[in-house]
Amino acid sequence: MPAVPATQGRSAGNTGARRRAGRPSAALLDKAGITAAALELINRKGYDGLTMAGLAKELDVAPSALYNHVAAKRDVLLLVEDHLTSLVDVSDFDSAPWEEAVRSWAWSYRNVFAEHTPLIPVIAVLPVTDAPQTLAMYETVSKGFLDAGFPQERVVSAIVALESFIFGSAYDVTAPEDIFDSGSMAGSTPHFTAAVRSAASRRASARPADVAFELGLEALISGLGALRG
Amino acid sequence: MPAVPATQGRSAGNTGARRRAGRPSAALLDKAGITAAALELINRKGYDGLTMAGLAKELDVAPSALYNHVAAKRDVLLLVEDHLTSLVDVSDFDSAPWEEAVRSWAWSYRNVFAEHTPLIPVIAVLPVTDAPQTLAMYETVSKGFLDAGFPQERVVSAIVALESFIFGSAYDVTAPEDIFDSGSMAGSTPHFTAAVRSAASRRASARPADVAFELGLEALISGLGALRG
DNA sequence: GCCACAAAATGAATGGCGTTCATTTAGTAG
DNA sequence: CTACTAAATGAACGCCATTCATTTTGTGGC
Repeated sequence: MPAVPATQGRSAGNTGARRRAGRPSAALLDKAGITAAALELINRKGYDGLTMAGLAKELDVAPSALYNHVAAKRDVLLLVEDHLTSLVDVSDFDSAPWEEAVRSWAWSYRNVFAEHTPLIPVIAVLPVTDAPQTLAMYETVSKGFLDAGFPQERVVSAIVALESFIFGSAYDVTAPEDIFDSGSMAGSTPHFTAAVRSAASRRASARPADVAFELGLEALISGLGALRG
Repeated sequence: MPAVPATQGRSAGNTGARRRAGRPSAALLDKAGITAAALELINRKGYDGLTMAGLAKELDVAPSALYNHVAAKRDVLLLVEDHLTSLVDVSDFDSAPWEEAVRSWAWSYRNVFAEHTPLIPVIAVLPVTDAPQTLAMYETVSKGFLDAGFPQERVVSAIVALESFIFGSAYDVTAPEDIFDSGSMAGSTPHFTAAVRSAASRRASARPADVAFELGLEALISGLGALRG
């Protein structure tokens, strides 16, 4: 990781003068810089705004220069994913009881990726070899499960089940509020419509996605906890 | 739904003669035909192969003709989504006990969308008004929960929690077998690596994704079942 | 029965996207 | 010094979703 400023581009003292072709004395790009610029771009313009051309402009570089460091756009998403995973809070696995540790890990994990749902299809198919931070998270969580008395051969399945719930719930956070408005069809769906209405009346403070997440998470924690020896 | 053959295109007696411009006597396109052709294309070439141009060719029509029936490609995905939802098995909600009904519904739901994960981001944000079959599924499931004694204001949250788990698990089905191979990093992740290995040794018959799904689903069923009055 | 208008098709055009490739320049190993 | 590799530019490619002008056909109101 060379000492390259994390955020480059027009903000850094950038004269309008074009760089001439050819390898520069000091490298302009590296993976850390690309990751930081991608995150900056995502925060400012969302995932639709994350284009290779846009990323190149952010880094004040020609688009094709990026391909000296990543093989494809997917690799950029992978860099971002791995960085975000390092933000997930696993600290309670060292100090707190298993239930508590799973709870804070799961909430943190969901909250991080709720803002980055376009990464979920990438994560789900991503070999952990390619993502060191992600692998580190799995190691910490696995150790927490083993220490809590889980049989070794069930640990991975239990984590995968929790992760599946977390990813699905991250999508749920992004859903519009009126997603369950049955509109003109309300007459033909009386039970569902009534259920939606009665749920709405008690949710003055909490977001519906949070209520559902808590409900499912607690069910999973108590159900999976029964596996411990 | 006019009596248009569900699968059109080159298969139907199609002379190479170009159609001349202008509105034809009988409409060539309708939503049912577009849906069927999209599904055919997806089955043959996957979601990457589902392009507006490809869909038009499948229907033996110019690409721009599609825009007389859908406003954007997203609408095509929506048509496909709603059709697939009608394939989900909700029949046990009429006849079987709640646990059994949820079990068969969830497995069916996951299996249908495991083959169609690119639709999941669409579903998650989709207002139910735009998808009548999806709404019908919610009605049946809601009624099943109410009949089983769930308090009305908890029904939607419970369904959302299950759905989140189902969607996440659908992604998991598509993951490569060696996704958890820690490779050269195995030395620094002993607990995780051991857990992966011991899980692998017992999975001769069942797919890992199925084991995790069953584990999580049973935990959710017993955890959520406790809410019943 | 005409006439205006809506509906459904074609075909050409557009702008943006990820990616590739030839080329140039700079550092480095033998 | 001399290959070779690494890292940049800039031009080009092919694909994609979408739009628009145009043509033709059906239809509802006078």
